[in-house]
Amino acid sequence: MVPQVRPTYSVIAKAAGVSEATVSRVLNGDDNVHPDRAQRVHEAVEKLGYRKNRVASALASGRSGLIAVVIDDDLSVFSDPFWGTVTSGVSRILSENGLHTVLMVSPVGSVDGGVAHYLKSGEVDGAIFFVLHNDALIDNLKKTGLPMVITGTPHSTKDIPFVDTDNFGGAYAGTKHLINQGCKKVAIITGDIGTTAAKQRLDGYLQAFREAGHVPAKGLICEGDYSLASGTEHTKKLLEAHPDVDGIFASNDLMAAGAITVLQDSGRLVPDQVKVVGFDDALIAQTIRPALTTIRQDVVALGEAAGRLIIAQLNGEEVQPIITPTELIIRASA
Amino acid sequence: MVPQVRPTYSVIAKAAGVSEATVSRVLNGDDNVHPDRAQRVHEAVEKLGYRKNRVASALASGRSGLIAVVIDDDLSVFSDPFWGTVTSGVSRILSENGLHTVLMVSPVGSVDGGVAHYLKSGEVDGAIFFVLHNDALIDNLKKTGLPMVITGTPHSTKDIPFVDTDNFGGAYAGTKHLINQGCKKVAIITGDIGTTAAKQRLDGYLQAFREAGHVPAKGLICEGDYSLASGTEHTKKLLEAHPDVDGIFASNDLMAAGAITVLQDSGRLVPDQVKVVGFDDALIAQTIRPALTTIRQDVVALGEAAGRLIIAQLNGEEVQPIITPTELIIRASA
DNA sequence: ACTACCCGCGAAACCGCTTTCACGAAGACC
DNA sequence: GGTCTTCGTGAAAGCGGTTTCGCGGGTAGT
Repeated sequence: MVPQVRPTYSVIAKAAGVSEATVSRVLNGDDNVHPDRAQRVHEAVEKLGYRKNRVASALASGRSGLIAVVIDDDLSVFSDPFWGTVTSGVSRILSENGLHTVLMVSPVGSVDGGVAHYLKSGEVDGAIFFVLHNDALIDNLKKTGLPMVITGTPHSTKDIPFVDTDNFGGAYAGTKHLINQGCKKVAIITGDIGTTAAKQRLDGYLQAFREAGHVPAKGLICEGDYSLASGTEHTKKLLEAHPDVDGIFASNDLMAAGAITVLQDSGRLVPDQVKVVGFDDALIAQTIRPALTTIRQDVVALGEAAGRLIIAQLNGEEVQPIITPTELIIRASA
Repeated sequence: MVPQVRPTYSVIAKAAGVSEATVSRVLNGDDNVHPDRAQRVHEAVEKLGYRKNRVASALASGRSGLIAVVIDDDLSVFSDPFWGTVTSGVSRILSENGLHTVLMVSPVGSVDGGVAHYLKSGEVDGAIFFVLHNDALIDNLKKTGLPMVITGTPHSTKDIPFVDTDNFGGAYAGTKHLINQGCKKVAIITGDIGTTAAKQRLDGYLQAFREAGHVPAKGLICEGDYSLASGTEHTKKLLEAHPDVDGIFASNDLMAAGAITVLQDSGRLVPDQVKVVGFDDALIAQTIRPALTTIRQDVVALGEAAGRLIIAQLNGEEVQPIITPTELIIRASA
């Protein structure tokens, strides 16, 4: 049984016959210590089951070993499994590197709000932002030198490192697939066009669309907002304006699901008459009938990339944005 | 502009003309301080934009202000939106109380593993467990006096505070609804019967079933495992053994979705010939056709309850388990 | 052999806050 | 008026690490 009270440097030092300073050096990987003594310290640590008190360590060194994951929103966003999965990835990478994830789910508010203060307080060594409504905060924080990573391409790049899915490439591949399957008239239902992801997916669609020699017809581009309702609504309008549409690329699976139900309600067969491709490979892609052909994002990888980018910054490395690849998953709908 | 270096007690004390001890007392709500001096301290704090260094505070007081949320699993679990939502609730309550959420998504492993050590290290003031495969760990931690809360009813209650949804009541209400709608032969597809939630839901079903004067027929109780596949599979078997089944209570929405697709594939009309009730009110309940009648859990409330239970323990209060209510959401499937 | 470095190491200051302890003043009691 | 409490307060000792500083001895250069 390990003793109740945890040993401190003082007892380790005594047991190893060295000074506390030396214990600290050994435990922090300073190699200017004679191997024999280092060995003795390691043995003492092992034997006494010593574990460093991270709080004391944080106070003395100014490094807390904590990375904040900030979701600038109230509860709603985090109920999206997407972010939970990203967080898993972040958390795994961080803990592999001896860091811990502090979760902050709350509206970030002003530059002077609680979250902002917390981030500035030096209690965390870095911050990863998920959903961001507040560019001013980032600018402000950047001045403090806090390592940061943004998930999703920021509007104003401003050399803050970010990670993102290959939205353009994914949308391009999805649209291309529709065209390859023989679709002549392919529409897109975009996400909330205020987001960069939605824009990039639209761009990917347009690229494939033009490459195929199609002319962008008015009304084939429907501005949705990622919600199921917007999927159904825009599909209805689309069918009125272009009854002969034969392919729909939806910027997420939820809207694709909405599209499919409307198509079916209108008596059209999916995929025989109209083919549908989604984006995300969410659960619903597998449960809906017909199962949805979609663009899979590697969400865990996205989180891991964010974690790695923070760690690289902590190590003083120069970092570049990371774009994670997507994959076309062919199911029944296209 | 607030100065670069953050002020410390020493400067606040000087500015207010009191000792650091008094500053500490004021800032920690010790009322044995003359109001005038307290006032002066508050003014100095305000004027200098002082914010307490939580790390130093943690070291001196032994309270870190951190609560661990432990998910004893690798990445898969957290991709379930359920846990993300619970976490949101936890996080909100904690931050309202000046605490922060440290997320640990990893297999907890042995009593001697990394997570266990971390929890024992005193770096967190409490722990909330989500998915738990390791009872031994809890027992072991209990000895350390660490405040803990388990989400979901533990198998061996052992007076560890827990929070849970009213599984029994929900299942009872769902089954009762089927019976009230005229179903004569109601089957259940249970969740993974190794979980207490699945057992409780089964018990709720049985209670309603018996109250209606029905006799438990062999084969009406199908042991699923919460997966979509188990929903489809068991429904197929069920239809073979009991082609005249007219109601299915599924222990979650995913299995209910599976059941509905199988029923439809078999040519049966839902809800006209067979009625289906799910559990959770997950997203899929709204997107599937017919929309699913289900038992809604207040997931955020569950998280909040967990947070409150931790805080109560921190305050030295005696705590009782909290069971959050469920609600029958009537849609089209029953 | 003599000064000039470098290396390994311990003493001690320090990180910023909390808390114990003791002391003086003021109020209570007889 | 003298003794006993109570109350408000500051000095100072931690909390458990990290880091600077300087010392002694060995190596190198001449």
